[in-house]
Amino acid sequence: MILIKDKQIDYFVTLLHKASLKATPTRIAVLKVLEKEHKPLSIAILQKRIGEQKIDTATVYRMMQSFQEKGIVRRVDLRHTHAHYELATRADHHHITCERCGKIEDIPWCDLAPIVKKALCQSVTFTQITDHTFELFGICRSCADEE
Amino acid sequence: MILIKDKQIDYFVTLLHKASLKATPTRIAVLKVLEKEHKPLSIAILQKRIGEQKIDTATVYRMMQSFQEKGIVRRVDLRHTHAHYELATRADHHHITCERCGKIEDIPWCDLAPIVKKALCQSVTFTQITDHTFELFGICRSCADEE
DNA sequence: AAGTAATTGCAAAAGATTTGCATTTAGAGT
DNA sequence: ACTCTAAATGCAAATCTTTTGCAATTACTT
Ligand SMILES: [Mn+2]
Ligand SMILES: [Mn+2]
Ligand SMILES: [Zn+2]
Ligand SMILES: [Zn+2]
Repeated sequence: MILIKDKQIDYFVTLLHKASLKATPTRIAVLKVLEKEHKPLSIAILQKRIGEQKIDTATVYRMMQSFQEKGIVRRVDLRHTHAHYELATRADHHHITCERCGKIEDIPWCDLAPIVKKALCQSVTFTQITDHTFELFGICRSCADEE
Repeated sequence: MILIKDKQIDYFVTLLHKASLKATPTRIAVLKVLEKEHKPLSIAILQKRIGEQKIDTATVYRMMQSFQEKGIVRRVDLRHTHAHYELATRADHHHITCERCGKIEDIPWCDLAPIVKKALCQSVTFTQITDHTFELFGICRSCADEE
């Protein structure tokens, strides 16, 4: 039997090890989904997308927790009543979400550095800024056409 | 007995009527708290701050819902497991939140218009952008000193 | 002053997240 | 390859957050 190496899996294993996390099948499966879907996913959707090897909800929550601490995922708030997560391995980027249908489009860049810097300079209380969120909301073409 | 008119209450009554909402004591009380605290509040805190005339949780949720639709409040996501709300009567502005202690500082301006415009221009799917969120996270001075 | 739709409170349901504990397992060390 | 251990998982229960149905109340129109 020939063992075929999977480039993607190798990458994830390394990613996890660098973060001093064990490379479990569960984690690899979750990372695959996040990579493939390429947009912020809720815990529930994440779980559904994995299919086969059912993963317990508590496990997914704990995973997102530790992934977040290690900088592997990023939490995204889309004004739903639950959090969404996406891979943080991609460069800093943002999204536009449709207020009607929930469609998400990528904004593949981030021009916020100067603004973040300005905010930090003016701040009395803060000595460092570690992170930022920036989300746009609007109406997508197909929802606009419906009216 | 002399009736003394309260400027602030008058203002809130007008605000509500303009939005075709009834000016109830409950709503006035909530608006007063939001005005006074001057920062994004969770439903639970909002309820506590009102003190005296206990307001039911469902009522507060429904209120935030309609206030949001009418543009009276704005929802703010601070990566807690619940939403925060603040008055939308203030000009567009943003916040820095301490990741350790949760302290919130105001950024009393918004320079994002050009970036929002650029995003809309480049977008394939969206014809209009109605709203945006921008939140900074960092470590505040006192939390930094503790280490 | 009366009439009505909007608002509220209460109780229950639904949804989201966290926790405790027993069991399993990845990976370090041999 | 085998052993050992801390880390990770599943399951059940607890907790926290948000929504809903319904009956009673109330702000405002006429
Ligand atoms: Mn969602
Ligand atoms: Mn909070
Ligand atoms: Zn950015
Ligand atoms: Zn802004």
